[in-house]
Amino acid sequence: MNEKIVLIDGHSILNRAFYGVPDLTNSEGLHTNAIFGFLNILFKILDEEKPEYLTVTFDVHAPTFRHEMYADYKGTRKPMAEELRQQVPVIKEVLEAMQIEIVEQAGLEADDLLGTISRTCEEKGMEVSIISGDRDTLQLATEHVKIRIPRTKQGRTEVTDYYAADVKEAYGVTPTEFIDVKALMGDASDNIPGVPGVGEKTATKIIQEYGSIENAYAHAAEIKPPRASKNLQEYWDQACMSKTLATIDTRAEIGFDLEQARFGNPYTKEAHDYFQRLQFKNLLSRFDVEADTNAVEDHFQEVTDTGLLERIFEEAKKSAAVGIAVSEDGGNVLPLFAHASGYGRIAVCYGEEQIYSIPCDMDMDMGYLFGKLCEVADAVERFVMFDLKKYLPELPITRREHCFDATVAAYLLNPLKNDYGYEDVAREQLHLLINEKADASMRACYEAYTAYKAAEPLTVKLKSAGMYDLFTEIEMPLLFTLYEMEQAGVKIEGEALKVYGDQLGARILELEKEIYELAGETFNINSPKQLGVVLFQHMGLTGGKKTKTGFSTAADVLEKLAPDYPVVAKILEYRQLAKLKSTYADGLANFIGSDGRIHGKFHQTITATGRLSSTDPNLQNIPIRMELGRLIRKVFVPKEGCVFVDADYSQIELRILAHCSGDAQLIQAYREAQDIHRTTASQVFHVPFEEVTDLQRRNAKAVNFGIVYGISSFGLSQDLSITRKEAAQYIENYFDTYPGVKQFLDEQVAHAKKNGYVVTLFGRRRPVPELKSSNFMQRSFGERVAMNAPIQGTAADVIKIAMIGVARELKEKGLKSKLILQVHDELLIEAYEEELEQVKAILQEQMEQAADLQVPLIVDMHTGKNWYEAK
DNA sequence: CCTTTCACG
DNA sequence: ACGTACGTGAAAGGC
Repeated sequence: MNEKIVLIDGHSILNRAFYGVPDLTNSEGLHTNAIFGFLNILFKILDEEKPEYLTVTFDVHAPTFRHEMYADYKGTRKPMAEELRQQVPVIKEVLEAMQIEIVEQAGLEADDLLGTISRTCEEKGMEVSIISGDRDTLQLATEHVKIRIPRTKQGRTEVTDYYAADVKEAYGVTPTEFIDVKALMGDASDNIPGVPGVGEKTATKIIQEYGSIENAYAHAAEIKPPRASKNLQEYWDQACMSKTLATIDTRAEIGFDLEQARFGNPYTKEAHDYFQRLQFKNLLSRFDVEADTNAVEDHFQEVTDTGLLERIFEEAKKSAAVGIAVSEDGGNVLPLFAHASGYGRIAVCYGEEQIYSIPCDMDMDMGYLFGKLCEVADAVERFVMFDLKKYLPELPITRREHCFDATVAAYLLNPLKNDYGYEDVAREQLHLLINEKADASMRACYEAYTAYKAAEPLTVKLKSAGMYDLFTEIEMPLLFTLYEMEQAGVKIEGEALKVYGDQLGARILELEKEIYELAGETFNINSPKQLGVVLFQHMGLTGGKKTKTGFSTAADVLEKLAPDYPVVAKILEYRQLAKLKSTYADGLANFIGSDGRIHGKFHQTITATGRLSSTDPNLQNIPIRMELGRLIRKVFVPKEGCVFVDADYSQIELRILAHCSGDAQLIQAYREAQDIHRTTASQVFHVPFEEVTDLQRRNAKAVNFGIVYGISSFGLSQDLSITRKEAAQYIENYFDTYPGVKQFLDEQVAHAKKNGYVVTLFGRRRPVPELKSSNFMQRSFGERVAMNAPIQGTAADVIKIAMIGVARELKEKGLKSKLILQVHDELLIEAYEEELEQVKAILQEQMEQAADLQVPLIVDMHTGKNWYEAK
């Protein structure tokens, strides 16, 4: 294997990282997101490539960035954002600390440095990888020079690789011809004029045909679009100049010493210090060197003495606040003492110097320790834990109002994160970095300490964000309601589910045979890749669409083909049945517990908008739209002596929109209990109410949905299979009809742009960082999010309030009936037959009174002996 | 581990 | 010109 060098286009990658990674700041207030993103890409590349040599190039004194992402308008150059500018010298220092060679040379652009180094190395017989966000570098690709372009997609970094052949495949031209294409089309962000009237399409076509601008010029007379032909001749000088500008210099005079670039050990003490200062916790784990210890560790104490333990619990009870952690790792505890729960240790903290880790043993088993914790919980003012719901089975706490779940609090403060572990909270609220080397005992202490210590700053921040009431009055009480729902579970007719699955299986086998017959070959129908090849290559079907990796075989594509090709119709049916069997019939069966019930989990800290989510299994996406799928609901049954009562809000999101926007028309329509879609159709299509056709009503319904999603003409046109123009007209008519709605939606976007977040009726915040993006697509997404989140989020708030109310009323009235499921706008209760009327009254009352809106909240309710009947 | 597809509100 | 509707989770295939 040849030796390998990795060349990194420093500014370009830093730039990508800056816009791809959400804003990060260390405790000194230094922005670190670009550095963090850069290092992540660097490590990813290093892990993949394991090169012998590594060099990072920078432009010297780059006054501006010229990357296309910066050029909002043609020909303009934005100065570098201050938040980015301040990170440039830091990344250089970090790289230096990591003993990584940096090359910069006055008067030379990074491209020329990359080009020259890569040419030099290739000529020495080396393999070269160039990491750049700038597609201009594609011209450098050869058989031995690979251009790697990272894209940051939803926090993940993906790298696309281009050897010369890949450039040809992606752009239809060779890397060398790529220069000529650019010379013709120009590049506004690089101040390359190109030839007027020649865009990417035309330029590529010309170069594909003639290979170079020179040859094209020689055959100018025969060039296809007359405009291009004329302009190429008229602007020939400009084209030549453009080509010079577009050509990366691979023979620049630079002082490059390969040995200087040899890649050694980047994990130096100096680098470690930088990473610590920048608070890159995850990256720190790459260092073997000893981390500095936090002073607080001096007060960590492992407790094995029963007498001391008693004193600790007594003191804890007298404290205002305690932080608790529960851990699975009990250290050396003999399996004999292990608790059925799987936990082996707790930690308790009730002061700066009172931090105790307690492994269970013979005298202090987990049952005993949990019992003591409960006493503490009921005695103190504030009982703080992370992920409290998880531990409630072992902690039957009675004074719930004293509980504080730091995970939930951290979620409210930023619902966009993926997790809310104590390490993150310690870093963000306490500026405390957890020692990577800490053992189970110390980690438990850290967690308990963080819980104890972070409750205050979390409270302060919740209050100043106007979310403290949301936290104490909705989220914390809901936590217990969700726990009770999980405990209750839902009964499943296991036998019936199996029969259903077997029937699906039989039909799937038939379809499989028929499909193979029609296709003339056997293949894995479940593989979109294989399916695409069979349909669109072997069978030669036309009308297929693209995805990144091949042919799209999504339902909407196949549905268009189904009328013409029997095999496609069969594939669609196969897909539907395979989904039902794998995900629902077989999938659900795996979750039936020994009590014959499924105890799915409800998650409170997942969604960006405040909705719940459901896993293990997901009980919020049980089929209903198609009859065959809907039949699954027959296996969801109430226990002996019970019936199901299912209640769902009628159009809760549109009603919330009516209330929040204050639109007079919409409010009136709901107060008069009008058919809202018909009313909308009548107004939008300018027809009398009575004459609205079914199609018009359907279309109006789509418009109403679109409004809630943050409408765009493109999205609506897609949904209704109409032109964008028509969709835009519908939207315009809609906004003419409901001007208050238009104003409200505009206000949400404006608020989000100004403040960085939007707010629900109950104060819940949804940050919208996408609005700051210089990328059009991301910004548009941000606008839709800003319009949707207050509505979806308020609906989530409302049903949460209703859930708490329903659970409370059931309990207060001494009823045995239980709330068992929530599906966003729907609640399901397993009701004892003798309690049925009371249950219905409670559901109706609590759901409809959950929020006091300018329009009525209407609840539709059904009962049945299974979920199918109750909907 | 990521992508595609598809189930729900 | 850009290429999407908002919010989720699970299964399967394939790198």
